[in-house]
Amino acid sequence: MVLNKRQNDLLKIIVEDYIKTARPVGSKAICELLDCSSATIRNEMAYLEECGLLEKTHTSSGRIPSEKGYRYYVDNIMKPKELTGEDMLKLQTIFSNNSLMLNDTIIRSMEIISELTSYTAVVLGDDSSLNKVSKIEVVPLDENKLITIVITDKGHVEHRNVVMEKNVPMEEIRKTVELINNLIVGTPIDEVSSKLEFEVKPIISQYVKQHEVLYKAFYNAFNNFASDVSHETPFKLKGTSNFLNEPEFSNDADKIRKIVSKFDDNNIVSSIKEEDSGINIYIGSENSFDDDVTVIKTKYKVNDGEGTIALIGPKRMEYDRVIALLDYIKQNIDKNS
Amino acid sequence: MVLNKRQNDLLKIIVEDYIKTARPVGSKAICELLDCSSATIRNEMAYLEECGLLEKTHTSSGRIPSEKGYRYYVDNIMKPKELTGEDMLKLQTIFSNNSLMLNDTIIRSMEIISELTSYTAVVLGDDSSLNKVSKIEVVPLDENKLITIVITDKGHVEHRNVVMEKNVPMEEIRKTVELINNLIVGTPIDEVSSKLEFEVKPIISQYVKQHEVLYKAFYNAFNNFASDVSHETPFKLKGTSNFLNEPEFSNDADKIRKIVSKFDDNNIVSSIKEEDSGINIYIGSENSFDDDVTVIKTKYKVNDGEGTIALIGPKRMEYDRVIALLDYIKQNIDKNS
DNA sequence: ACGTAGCACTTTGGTAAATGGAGTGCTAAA
DNA sequence: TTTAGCACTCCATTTACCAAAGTGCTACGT
Repeated sequence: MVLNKRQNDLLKIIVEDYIKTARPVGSKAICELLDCSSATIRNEMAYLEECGLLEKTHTSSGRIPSEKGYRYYVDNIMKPKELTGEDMLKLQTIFSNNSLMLNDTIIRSMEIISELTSYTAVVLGDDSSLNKVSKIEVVPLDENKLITIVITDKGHVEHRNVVMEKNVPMEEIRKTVELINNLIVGTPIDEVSSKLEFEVKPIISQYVKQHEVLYKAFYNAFNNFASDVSHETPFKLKGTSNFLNEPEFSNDADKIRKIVSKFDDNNIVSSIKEEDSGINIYIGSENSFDDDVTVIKTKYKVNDGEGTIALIGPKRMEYDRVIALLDYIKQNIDKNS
Repeated sequence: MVLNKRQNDLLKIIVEDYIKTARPVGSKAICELLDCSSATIRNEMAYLEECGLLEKTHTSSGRIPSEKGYRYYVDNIMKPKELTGEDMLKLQTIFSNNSLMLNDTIIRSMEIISELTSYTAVVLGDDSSLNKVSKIEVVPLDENKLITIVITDKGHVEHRNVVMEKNVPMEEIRKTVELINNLIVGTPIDEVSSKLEFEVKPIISQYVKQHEVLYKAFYNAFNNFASDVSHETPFKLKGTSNFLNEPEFSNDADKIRKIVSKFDDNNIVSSIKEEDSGINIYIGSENSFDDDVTVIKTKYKVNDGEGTIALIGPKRMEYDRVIALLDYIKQNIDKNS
């Protein structure tokens, strides 16, 4: 499929106009821009429709871009936009605030982007289930309560409160922790609970008097690390509602419900999986979140792990601006890590 | 305002019917139930409307309860319902699962309630800014990265990754931590950063060589505890979308938007503040969340802190059932803590 | 004094018809 | 290859209309 210059220009005009107004674009409005008559435009439009790049909402309506049309626009027509001074300024104040941890900086800056664009921002933390245990700490709180803290090699920290059925002398606890530390360090976090069961349990029961109650306490604590999904891949959502102001949703209660439900589910995590390290754009059915939206996302790496940031918006997203914004954040993350 | 028996019965019937059907209740449907003619019912209805307990949606519609009507119903008419076997069974399986931490049990059981009722569940953790520091741990990750972990007297754990600009010998770090521990333990968490500035800084700079870089690292870490709202009062939301299926919202895109926006804001935390320890019901304008909803909430206390659980639903909430459900959870929390 | 039958009146909600406007496709001419 | 012109299509909005549901009020009976 090859487009000549005029067809290219026409597609650009239609996509950008539709992105701006959310209304089907008619031939008349375009004549002046391309310096020819509406009939000519109509002919070209018909051709673009034949190519699958445009669609009509009904037989005599103006044209709107098809999914393929957006894709063509993004791949071949659009040029990433320069960030406006205003946008940049807002983000700059976040990144230049040294008292924020990088992680918080990322979350905060995605919040800003969400406000700026009125799309929904998603920040997916790293998947700690692949991390390996690097240290276990135990802090006694009072007679029969402990806090167990697990630190992984990538700096991920998990903790659990443990209530023991009986009081156990500190010395016993210390010994147990030492044993566990020796055996568990280096184990991927999602294998810990089975390793506890089959390797640690036999040994503890040999060396420790109150092994029953202690083992149970630790087992419960660790068992949780694996099963608690929300801790495995922490994520932040911001701006769920901005979204709903987009005209294509604003009057359609069913669509709103459908999309809000999807945000409500924790499946976002799985539908926003990261891929290669560039900025990836998934338009409509290309993403596994919802056919009516575009997901644009990118991976980032920081000293202590990696993650994904994403924006979810309507298919008629301001692609050029969003790419510039994400790119800016990505660069700043790299610089700061 | 005093109601005779028939008026009382009538209000009960109207409220419960409206809760069930979401449709204005007409006089004819009631005659059989109260064994009198529709005209009589209409007279009584007019009286209840005069009292402010009922409303009409238009001049010739049936009646719906007013806010005051719901309030009267809840205070004077409704009897808390027995839990059905089915509801109880579902919750029982959560509470009898010993491998879950109590905290997770609470969250899980509120999720169940959300599914059962199709209202939105909120779990507010305890406000750790009032906790006092009970211990500070530091785990070195590699040459210039540390993890600082702060444990409070109520078992709350916070942690931050710290990147130091230069490498600092372990011995220096150890000494610093010891000093900080001595000075900070017992300090409320939201006062830590000022105490660091004015009491700890002078002392560190005396005893520790690389005090500049170390102080900065710790200061940044602690400064965050106070400023990061989401960590201060952690909360979980479940079932935002269930809500939207209620008939009074289902066709009103504006209302949906309005309420979803409120869930999106973190203001929920402030609008769901706990009060006394019973089960509190806030109907419509009585709550600070939204005039179109009822918020029903209760405080719970557990070994390592306290929190609030709440349900947000339409004003025509199944009050009797919801109260029974919350009460059941509350009792189980008390039993298990 | 209370209850009720009857009736006129109001509002809603749904369906049908009428109308204007925006936009297309096609044809024929430049 | 472009364009003017025209017939046609579909949408959106307005208007009209009707049945259903329900009310308030009046007048009558006990």
